[in-house]
Amino acid sequence: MEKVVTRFPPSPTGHLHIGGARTALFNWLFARNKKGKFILRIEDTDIQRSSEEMTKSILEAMEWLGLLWDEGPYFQSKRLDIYNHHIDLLVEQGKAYYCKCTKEEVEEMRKRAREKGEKPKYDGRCRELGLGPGPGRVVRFKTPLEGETVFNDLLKGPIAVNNKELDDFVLRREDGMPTYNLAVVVDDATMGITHILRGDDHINNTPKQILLYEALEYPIPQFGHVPMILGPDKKKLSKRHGAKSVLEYRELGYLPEALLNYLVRLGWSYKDQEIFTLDEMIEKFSIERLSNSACVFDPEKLKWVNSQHIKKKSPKELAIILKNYLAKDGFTVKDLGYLEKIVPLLQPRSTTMVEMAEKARFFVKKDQEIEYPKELIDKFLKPDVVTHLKELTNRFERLNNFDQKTLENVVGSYLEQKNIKFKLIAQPIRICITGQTTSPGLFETMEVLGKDRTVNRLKRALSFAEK
RNA sequence: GUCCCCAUCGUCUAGUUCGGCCCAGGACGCCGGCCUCUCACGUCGGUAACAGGGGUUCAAAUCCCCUUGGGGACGCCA
Repeated sequence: MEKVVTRFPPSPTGHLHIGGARTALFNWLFARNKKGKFILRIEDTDIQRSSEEMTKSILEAMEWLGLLWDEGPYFQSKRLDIYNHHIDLLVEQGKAYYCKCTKEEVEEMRKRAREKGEKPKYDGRCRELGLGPGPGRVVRFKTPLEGETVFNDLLKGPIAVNNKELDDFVLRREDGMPTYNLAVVVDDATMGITHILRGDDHINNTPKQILLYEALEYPIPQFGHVPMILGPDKKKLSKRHGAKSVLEYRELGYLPEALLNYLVRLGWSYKDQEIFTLDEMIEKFSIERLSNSACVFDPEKLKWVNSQHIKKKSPKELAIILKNYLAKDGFTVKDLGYLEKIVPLLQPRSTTMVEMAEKARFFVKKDQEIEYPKELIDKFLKPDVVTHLKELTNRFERLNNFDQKTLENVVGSYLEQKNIKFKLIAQPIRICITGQTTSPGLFETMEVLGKDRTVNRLKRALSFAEK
């Protein structure tokens, strides 16, 4: 069987956003699943709007996501000769022609067509004029006047479009640059793309492109049009909806595999499974299980998926990631081993890495940097409590083992001895060692902090209470 | 306006290929219980849908048609 070759062709006119990432993911997954090839191609024929900065941003996002390509990135702006060659060929063969109409004239045609209740189209007035090249002239494709163009969509089944619906679209612009439809076809054909998975807003382009494949006598690839992602108002997802770029999600503390997991489930399913590792996604992905209706992006579920992946990931890996997020907040931690001990306590409590970094602060702060708001001291460190905590601190100080079990025993026997409830001293201790009212379990927190920090912080907090 | 695509809980979806196992299952969210040193996690339970109308059939969420609704495309953007 023929080897599968897929591609992702972003245009560098903006950052890689959620929709694009999902399209890339589907193509990547399909290629990996079929042991095929995945190509990255930058569609920068619109020189006005394309920028190198966006190209860099897109590549960075792809790399961060782990959607690595086997070939490329190719740049359309570096392949102009190839496009021109194809366009000239079409003109020579009478399959395309030069058109002298101005943009204004074409606009007028469309306006009139619309007024007549027809589809706005170029009317083909230069079609048989036999014009040659010249300033201000474009090259248009001679779209068949009759018949229909049919293709079998991988998701939607047979789609037929009457050629009358199409007009003689532009292949080469006034400035000599090829248009999208020409460039994609030439690229996909010459790069040997076998399967094209893209948003279903491209369905209308497909017949035009098929006509070009036929005119150029290239084999036609398989097309699969995946439903679009909609905003909460069910309109096409856009910046207005707060549609964020992939890189923004990184800033917000999402794990790449979690983003990918959420995205793959948006329009694809595998029975009742919600959480997938990358390998599972590759193994289980199939075009047949893609859905064919548009879906709404749900940030709440993304959060949940992220929290699930945070729970799943090894503390060792998370420690490295956490270190970077802490650094962004100005906390430089050199001891990865310490972070690795902190992480397991924070995993069940963090939805994002940003959240984890926030919760990790009191662990990594120096003892003297812990702040104790007056209200907390007044509320929790009443004189009788202070007496208990002082005694407990003494007992802690004498310990050789500072593990959870030992601490539990020490505190347990103290409670029994004094006949008091744990509730009486739990929050006060927490305040002393963390400076806050919420934290992971007390004993595990103390163990991770270690004896020195725990005792120092207790003493320091108690000294504030006595003032 | 014209053409194209789509249609199961608020949202993501299973079920539709080969109609019966579905008075529709899972997940997010939300509500309540349990767990509990705080916050979470976890766990148990609840909430909520086959857009409407016609057919076909012994039997339809599943097949057909219509209506309605939603989305998309109509660029010398991609």
